Amino acid sequence: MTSNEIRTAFLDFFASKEHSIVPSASMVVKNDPTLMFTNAGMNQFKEIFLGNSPKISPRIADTQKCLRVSGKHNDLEEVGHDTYHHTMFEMLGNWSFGNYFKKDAIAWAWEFLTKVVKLNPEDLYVTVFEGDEKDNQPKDIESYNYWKEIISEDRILEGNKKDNFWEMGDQGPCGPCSEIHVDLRDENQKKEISGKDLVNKDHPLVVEIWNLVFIQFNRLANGSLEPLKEKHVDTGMGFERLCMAIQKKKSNYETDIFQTYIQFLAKESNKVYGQDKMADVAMRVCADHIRAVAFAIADGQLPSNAKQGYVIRRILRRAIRYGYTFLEFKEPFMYKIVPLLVEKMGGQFEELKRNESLISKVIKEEEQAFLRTLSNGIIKFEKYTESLTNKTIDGNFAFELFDTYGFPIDLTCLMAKEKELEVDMNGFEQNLQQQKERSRNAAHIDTDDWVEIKGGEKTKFLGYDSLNDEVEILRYRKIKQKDKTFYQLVFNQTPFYAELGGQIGDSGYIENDEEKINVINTKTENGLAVHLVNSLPKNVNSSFNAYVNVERRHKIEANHSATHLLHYALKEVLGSHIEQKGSMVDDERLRFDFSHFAKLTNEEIQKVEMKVNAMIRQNIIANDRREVPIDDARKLGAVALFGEKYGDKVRVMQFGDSIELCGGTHVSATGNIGMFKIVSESAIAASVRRIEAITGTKVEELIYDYSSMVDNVRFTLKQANIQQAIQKLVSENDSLKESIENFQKEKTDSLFDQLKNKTELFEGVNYIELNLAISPNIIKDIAYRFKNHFNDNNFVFIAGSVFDSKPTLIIMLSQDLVKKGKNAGSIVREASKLIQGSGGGQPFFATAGGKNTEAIQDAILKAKELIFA
RNA sequence: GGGGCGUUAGCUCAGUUGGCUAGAGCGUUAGACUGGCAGUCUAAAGGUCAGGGGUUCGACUCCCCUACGCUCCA
Repeated sequence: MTSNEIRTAFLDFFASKEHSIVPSASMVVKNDPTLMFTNAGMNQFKEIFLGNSPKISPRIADTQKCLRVSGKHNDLEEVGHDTYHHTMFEMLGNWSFGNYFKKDAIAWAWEFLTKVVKLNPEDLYVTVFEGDEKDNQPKDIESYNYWKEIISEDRILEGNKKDNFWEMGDQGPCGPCSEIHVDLRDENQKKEISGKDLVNKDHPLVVEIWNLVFIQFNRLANGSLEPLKEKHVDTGMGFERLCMAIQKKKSNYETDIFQTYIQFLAKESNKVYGQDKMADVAMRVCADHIRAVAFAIADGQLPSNAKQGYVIRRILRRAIRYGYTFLEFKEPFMYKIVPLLVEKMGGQFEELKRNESLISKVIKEEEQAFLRTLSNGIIKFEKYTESLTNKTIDGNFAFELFDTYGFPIDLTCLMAKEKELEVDMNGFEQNLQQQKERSRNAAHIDTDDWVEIKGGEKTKFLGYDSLNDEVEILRYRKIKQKDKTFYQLVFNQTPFYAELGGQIGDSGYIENDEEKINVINTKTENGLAVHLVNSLPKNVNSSFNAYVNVERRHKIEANHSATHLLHYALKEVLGSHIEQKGSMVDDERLRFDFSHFAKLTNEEIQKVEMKVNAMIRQNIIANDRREVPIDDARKLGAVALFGEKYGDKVRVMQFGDSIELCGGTHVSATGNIGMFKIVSESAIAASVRRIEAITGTKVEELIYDYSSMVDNVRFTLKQANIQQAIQKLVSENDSLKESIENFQKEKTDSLFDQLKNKTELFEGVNYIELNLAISPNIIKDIAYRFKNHFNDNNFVFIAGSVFDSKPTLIIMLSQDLVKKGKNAGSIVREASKLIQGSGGGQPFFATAGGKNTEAIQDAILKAKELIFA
């Protein structure tokens, strides 16, 4: 079976067991601060397990794109070196939400593996939870008994809490799990050691392929377990491993999933897979990473220098580095794999196909940028090693190269080895640990348990229609970050919009007869609207009147609706290839990122603005439909965002021809937007542009700013045609500058000539003295002319000046006098005491400034005295 | 979110505890050599040292702020 056939077999099997088949959720997680990427099949159902979202269906099956590169599951540095770690992988899963439990989950798993894809039952082992004293949990005897009916008892192993008790995080839903392991070794190896003894021993060919999790508890912050009302099943089967088992391969990388790319890389690099250890590692790294990066970009995450974008950048760079070092690719190469990937996986994952050219462009651009970084790092390294006196590269330098210039540490080690040098890895690690410590301290958040006040039904959002309402607190908790303490409140219903889909959360206040509490912000956490307040109400059981900051909300709505009109106008003006890549609206402005291949011309920007403003003037009434079946919405031609999750029923927001799926709040008619103006247009990545714009009163302010500026300029210039007047002023200014320069030069020339004639011989030395209220710069100029005039020999120049009501003393001595031990610096310091000043410089030229303007002539004489002393 | 680094001539970059009236290479322009081109030599032009504020007799250099870019950590 090919990988594509295996995937289909899985989904068909569970469809036949009355499961709804759903598409994979986006790999890039939005709206969950605790998670950057989908790292397990259950992520998209987390809200259901927590009870914050309604069930879509009691039985579901899917294949989920996952990425494990940060946080709890960090396998990145392993990938490539062995034959089974991956960054991106597919997780096949079947789910029960309060429906079937252990019995069916176990039976179906067995049926699929042994009957459908026909794995040999003799190669399979299963594990069940052995219990845990600390948690006061007994052995999972239930699962054991179900397994006993299917396989012989000597194939049922018991596992500890680490292997057989699954937890989502420190807190939340959890429960025992039962795993199925497969032994893929050769027959004679199996005879030597029983597969039974290798389960959970990190053997690359005796591996877990399916984890059946039975969610029945909720873990509280104090560590205790609380039984759930409804029990769930959450299973996950690594698709790549399953393919390895079915295709009877010794490594995931030998399956058709990866071989396509590996063979391509082998051909491009003129190498053969399986002949050179490090070249093989590099090929596996690249074959793995191209999938992670391409899928992330398809899901709307571009490489960048922060957060998720930075993780993607790091993965791509890791691939480039391995290709650069071990496959000798000195030019961009990763982007060339994209067409193969699209051909292989574009059928199941349509988003790949749609974004193919964007993915290629972005990857190529990143490759070029990183190759530049590498060559800069190599130059730094070479310079450093040239001046190196011993055989060890300092840990601080290695860290600087890594931290500041992005030069990978293992590349530093490799290059050091070539020069027979060592790297002080301890020093490097120390620096790295220090930095991690700093970052952790800055990001540390303490979260208390939720305190339940009233029954936990979901918050009803009233904010589409109402901006103040009566609310009650369902639960609250305390949050500590650095020195700040604040509280999160969850209400039974709320007029506050919680930050979601690029629209910022509402602020406002709640009050009752006793007190008034400000709501600073409203955020969405795991599908829950949480209101941030600085202090807890005295009586959390009473009800409150909640008031949204109306003026602010209206500004946000104007910006959000304007974003829809902008999206529509861009498609009209530039073409249908425009696709939203990100959006942000708050009360100040709106930001819209979209795919487009070129910088917008001024004409295009103006056209877009005019289009939007025309729609505003038409005062189109908002058509707001809240419970539209998703299929109907698609028929309307509503613009949906890829990577966003949509339920069965969606909200459709329509302003004339602009139709979008959207949960945000909007103006009731476009006229409320007032006016629209683009304030910036820029590139944020290859083929992705960003527009920032303002609406309503912000545009008004801008117009007033501009017009008053123009008025002021006109008033100052006293001219009607200010453009002409400014042009004239600029050219006049240029010629004036020139004549001043000439004048100064002439003045300097004549002054120099005068002084030349006044040169006297004092004790056999050419002595020039000057006391004149001119700029120190001119004096400096003259000093240097004397230096040339006397060929830097046998002269002394002393000048005093009171310029800008500040006294300055300047001394220049010829080189021969300096050699005799005269020092202008120390002399000027001594002499400037008379003008209550200080100064210094070099032995041949020094300056000093002071306060006492009266004594400047005394200071000159003092300097003379000191020089000839 | 927290750090580090960078921004100097059209381009690539030097600039040493603050003080040689801001330098190099490439490129540009002009002249010379050569029958012409390539080339070589000579010379010149070209800088608000990212922007703003501060410290100082004096700031490319030190401090603060802002912008942009790079980079690491979370």
